[in-house]
Amino acid sequence: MFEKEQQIIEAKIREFCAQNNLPLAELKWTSIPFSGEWGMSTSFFATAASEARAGKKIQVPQRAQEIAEQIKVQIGRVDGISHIEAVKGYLNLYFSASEYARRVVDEVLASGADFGRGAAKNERIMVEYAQPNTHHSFHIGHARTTLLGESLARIVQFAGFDTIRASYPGDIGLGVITILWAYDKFYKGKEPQGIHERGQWLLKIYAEATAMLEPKENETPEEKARREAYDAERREMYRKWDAGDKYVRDLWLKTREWSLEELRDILNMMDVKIDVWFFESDVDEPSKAIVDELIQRGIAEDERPQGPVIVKIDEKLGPTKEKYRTAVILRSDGTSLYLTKDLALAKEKFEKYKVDRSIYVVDTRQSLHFQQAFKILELWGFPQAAKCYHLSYGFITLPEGAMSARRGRVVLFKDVMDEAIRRVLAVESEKSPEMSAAERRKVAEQIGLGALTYSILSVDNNRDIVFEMDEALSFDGHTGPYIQNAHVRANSILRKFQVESLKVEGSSKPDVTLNLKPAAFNYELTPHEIELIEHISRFPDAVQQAANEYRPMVMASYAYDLANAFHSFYHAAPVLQSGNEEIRTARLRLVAAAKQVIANALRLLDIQAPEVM
RNA sequence: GCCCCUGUAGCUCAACGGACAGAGCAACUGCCUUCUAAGCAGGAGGUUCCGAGUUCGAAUCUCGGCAGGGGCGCCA
Repeated sequence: MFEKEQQIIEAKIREFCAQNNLPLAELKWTSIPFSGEWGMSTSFFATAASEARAGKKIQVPQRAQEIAEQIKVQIGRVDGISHIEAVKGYLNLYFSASEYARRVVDEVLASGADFGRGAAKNERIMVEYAQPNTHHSFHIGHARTTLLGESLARIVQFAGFDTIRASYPGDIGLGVITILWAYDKFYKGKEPQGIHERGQWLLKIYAEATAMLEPKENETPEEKARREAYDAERREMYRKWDAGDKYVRDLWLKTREWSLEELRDILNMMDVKIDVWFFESDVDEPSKAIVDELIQRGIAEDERPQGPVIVKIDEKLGPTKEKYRTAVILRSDGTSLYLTKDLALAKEKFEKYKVDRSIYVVDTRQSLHFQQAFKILELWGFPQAAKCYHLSYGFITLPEGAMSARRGRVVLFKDVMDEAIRRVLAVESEKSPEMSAAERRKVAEQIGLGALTYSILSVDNNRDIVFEMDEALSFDGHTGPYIQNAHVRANSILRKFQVESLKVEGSSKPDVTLNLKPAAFNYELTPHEIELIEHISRFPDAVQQAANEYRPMVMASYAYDLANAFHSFYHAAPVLQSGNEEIRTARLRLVAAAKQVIANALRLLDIQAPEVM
């Protein structure tokens, strides 16, 4: 926002160094740690260090300070910069307060929902996430991939990438067939009504069927025989599925649809709109042709019929360390594997969807799988392989241990949501008794989901999360509701102002910002105002950082800091009550700008910004 | 045996190689006849797992340990 001033100053610094024969290192600008004012800062340690390396006998920190002081003199006065100081080797340039405040606030209000949007990058990025297995119910672990992926998609899109959202449900495999078998044999036609009830019911069948098919200790010969008979039936069913048997396929499609209905309902709840659905079953056939190509090109080795088809990745890359190992890409019986299908899928992403960057939001246990996949793509000759990225996230466990669908030990997303809404409603009836039942319900969903979403997104990608209900659904402190509350409080001021101005002027403008008068911020700003404006101005950088690092957590931290600055401001600086008309006008604009940026940040986190709570 | 991730306040987590390592929770002290107290203000809390190295400067980079988690040719 102060590019012009920065350029002028950079030119003066270069001029000074040229005059004095100083080997100026690259100029890096950062913000000044909060000091009640704001500005930008650079340091001369690197420059002094290179002097030292050239043979001058100097103490680097002292010399850096000396250079900073001399440059300060050289720069003199610059428009828009109120004063300059040289401290501890740093050169700090302070912006003139009212000018800075006005620029920031005006820009936010002019850009609105687009404030912080990056310039188009002419690169297409596909984010693959929300890939639960079908025939199961959606649990809290699935929520992590979904929320991380959706937030990341929103961030990179807003940062300027052409973005495609993709989901890749695992709709086939022995686990799916197990459910199909048990349903067909024991439960056909007994399914409950209700999308979620039915989805959860499938999960129960899975747990039961798995127990039936697992060898038990001390099992009797009859039990063993029955178990083996069941297992044979299950495998026969898989064979029939593979052969395209109509009965099995119909049964599979019908039950798959039940899962997808549940999934769609949950995605809808999370405001997630997937652009492209890839099903594992769809890439099964094409993947086999790819294996032939890789064999022909000498990348893969065919050990059939004794062994599978493999790629000796480490060997292909040269005599390095044992890192990528050997990957199996086709079973000896010719059936495809997870990796086979991911290769086929990648090819489709590159060729059909023209994807430049491909992000996979999948848990960390699949790290080796993706490293192998990306290396094979590279060997295969896809330059896009370099921009494939496995966003590996730590998995969510329970205090009593890992979740296990097979054992039926899972925390279902729907159950957490129901509990969240119950808890918010309990708080709401106490805090906002005047709210209508319908509105209260809607707000409860926004706040409950906001709490859960924030608790997941505020943790960095690669960390594990131990899921505890009380923690995930906390409404105090470093939480989603804290940020939502800042938005509500800002809105509350603006709404009150609007009511006032409607009374006074008889205006009927629906958009409150249209009633705001311009403001010069030409008064002595308080530290709270300064800090709030400072945070607002950082939003575009936070967007770019979160996008470049593929880390929604960066945005989560930013949103909290911004809300925190707003709450402090709110408490310390009267707006409507301010006696001074100029200050009142300026602060109203600042509140409107803060509300806007909080909403923009929450949107990138896939969290709703309620008007009341 | 090999590969990846993690180790920071009592707990959960932050911190482009840069200024004094910061938040929340828990515990403690104040603040609601005021624009919403889901809030604000305050103090207290640290050998950044250990040891070397690189650097003017290391929680951050390199190497070596220790501890926890995950993974390693026909599961996904």
